[in-house]
Amino acid sequence: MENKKYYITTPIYYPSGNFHVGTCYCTLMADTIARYKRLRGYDVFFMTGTDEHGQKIEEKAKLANKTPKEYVDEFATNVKELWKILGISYDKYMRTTDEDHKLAVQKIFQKLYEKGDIYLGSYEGLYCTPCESFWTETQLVDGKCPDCGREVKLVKEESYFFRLSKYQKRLEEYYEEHPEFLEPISRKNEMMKNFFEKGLDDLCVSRTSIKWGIQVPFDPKHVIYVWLDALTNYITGLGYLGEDDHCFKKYWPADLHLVGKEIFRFHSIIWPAILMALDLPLPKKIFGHGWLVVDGKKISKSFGNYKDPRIYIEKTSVDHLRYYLLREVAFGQDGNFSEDLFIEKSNSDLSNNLGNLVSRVTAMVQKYNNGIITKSKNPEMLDYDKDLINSVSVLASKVEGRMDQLELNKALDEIWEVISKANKYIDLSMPWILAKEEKLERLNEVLYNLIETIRIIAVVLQPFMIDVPRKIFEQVGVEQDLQVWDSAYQFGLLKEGTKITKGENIFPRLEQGKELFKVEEEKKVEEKKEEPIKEEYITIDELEKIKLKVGQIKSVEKVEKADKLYKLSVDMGNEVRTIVSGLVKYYEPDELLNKQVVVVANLKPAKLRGIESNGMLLAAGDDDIVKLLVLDNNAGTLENGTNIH
RNA sequence: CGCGGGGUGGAGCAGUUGGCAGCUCGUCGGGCUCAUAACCCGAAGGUCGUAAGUUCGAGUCUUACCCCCGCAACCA
Repeated sequence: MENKKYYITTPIYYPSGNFHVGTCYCTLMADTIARYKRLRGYDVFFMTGTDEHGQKIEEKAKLANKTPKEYVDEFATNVKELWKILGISYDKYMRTTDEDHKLAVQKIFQKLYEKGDIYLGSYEGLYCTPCESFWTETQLVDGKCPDCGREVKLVKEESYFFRLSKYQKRLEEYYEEHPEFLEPISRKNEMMKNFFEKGLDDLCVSRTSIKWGIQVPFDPKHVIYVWLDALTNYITGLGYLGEDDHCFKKYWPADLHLVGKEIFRFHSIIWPAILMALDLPLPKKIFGHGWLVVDGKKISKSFGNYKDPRIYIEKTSVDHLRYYLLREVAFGQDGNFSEDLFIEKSNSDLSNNLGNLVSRVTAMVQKYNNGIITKSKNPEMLDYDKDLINSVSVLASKVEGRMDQLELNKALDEIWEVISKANKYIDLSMPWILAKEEKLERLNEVLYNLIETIRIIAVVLQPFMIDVPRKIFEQVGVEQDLQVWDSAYQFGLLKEGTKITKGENIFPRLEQGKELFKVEEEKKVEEKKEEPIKEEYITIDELEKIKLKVGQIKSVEKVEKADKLYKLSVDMGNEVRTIVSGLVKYYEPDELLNKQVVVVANLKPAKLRGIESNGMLLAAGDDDIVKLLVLDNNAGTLENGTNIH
């Protein structure tokens, strides 16, 4: 019994945006694995949470007129609610603003400092004072600030560093010796190529410019910067260096860190190095899963392919959403989410195949045998009987094989293969004929085989779905002891005399077409209106400072080596200015030519890709759609250079 | 030549170490009536992005090129 613990984590999410189906996927995957391990008898600890410090949160909170603490509290409450709806069975919800976490992080910092793995250095960078930004040499344009084009100074900001470089060799050796440590391999290769070949630099782990975070214990003007704060959650959440560390002793090292591919490198380089510095064992596996893209595009709030995942659950069920996400995303790869596909998959796999199977079988037992399961005294065991029974008997171990490889989608493939076989079996055995001809022995045999198949399907479905296995057990009258995982290994455990209760359809068919989710979309728009962004007022004098003028675009050319930039010459009446603008994605050159647009005339000139830009065009939009503000020339023509008030 | 992923029947995808090109959905034809207009059987449909090469044989290996998508850079 010893050594059967399993510690699994998701990343702690950063509360700077909303959660979407993609975010759900990672947590869902972890939840499914956790449920699976529990069913297999492991003592599971499943942790998820939120990463709640940093400058961005400070800004976000300010924008929402809240203190950072209020902001993250609200966010955490929201996330927990979502996880509840999704049936996420976490054992601990970790927050980096938890007191014990803060204390532990400070102790870790202290420990590493005393050990010499953290040292006070200076962040030497090229600093542009007006822009308050650091730049690397490669970012500079002609040796000057890429933002404003002014001289940059070599500035030293005091900062603590973690000796990451010291661990490069040990890390590389570790990867060599533990090929299963990083998965999938393709991501490992990508990472090695990108970072190790260039060599690791020491890591800046404190900032003096940030306030919202954990202070360096012996140097309060410094705040601990993300890495040591966020990554260490995996151990502080277990009580490492805390008052009660029995969980840490019991569960560390983690068996699996599940992370998105975008943060895979931090987890595969920085995190193991920190653990090495702390003389702690490394996690057994770090898995970088793929992303969920919506209709082939990355999920973005603004383009309408962002939706609150709750909508899908409201309109269908948790199990619909869980099934789709888990089945659609292939091992380590990106998956596609589209509403059409979601409905289609739900109807064909869930309603037609599984739901209907349960429905037709329970109906037959009801109709032909008053709802009582009877075992046949002299089973005939035809070829197709044997075939079905064999497939069902090995189903659990097949699913195990897939799960142990984290191939959740393939585990579901295995289950659905059996479901399909069961449907075929009905056509081959034709129970309605047996009933008509009163071959009751054979009829009982067939019905028993079907019910037992359904029982085992429900057992192995438990990690993936929340309500459906339970509903099936209820309908089929399966008792507790035949719901456990091990009971799926053996075909024929279901007792004679078990009473079937035909219930409602477990997966009603969904309406085809987008209408299903459309109502909610309109609601979304209303919701948006409800939260006006509170901005600080400016005075009329401040507004006066901005000089807006009419300008006409006279020429357009694309800037070399910059994907997004056009170099425009704009007629301002008394002068022609060069303005560089990132409009490539949104406008063809021809579309821009001769348009009269609104120009911010007194904007500080800036150098972009080496070209000086004098002014800025006003435009509305976001990442996906950008529209220039253009003069309405149907209402009469204005001179170039006209002031705008 | 910044890094990486991908281009396979109408759609979405599998294709392990090179050996007759598969799955799901859709379409068409048939069967069945226990069931949620469900289920079962069969058929049509692909020169596997392009070109060249290695090989007895390439979706699978090599090279060049084209296109899409992320990241990075860049959006005053």
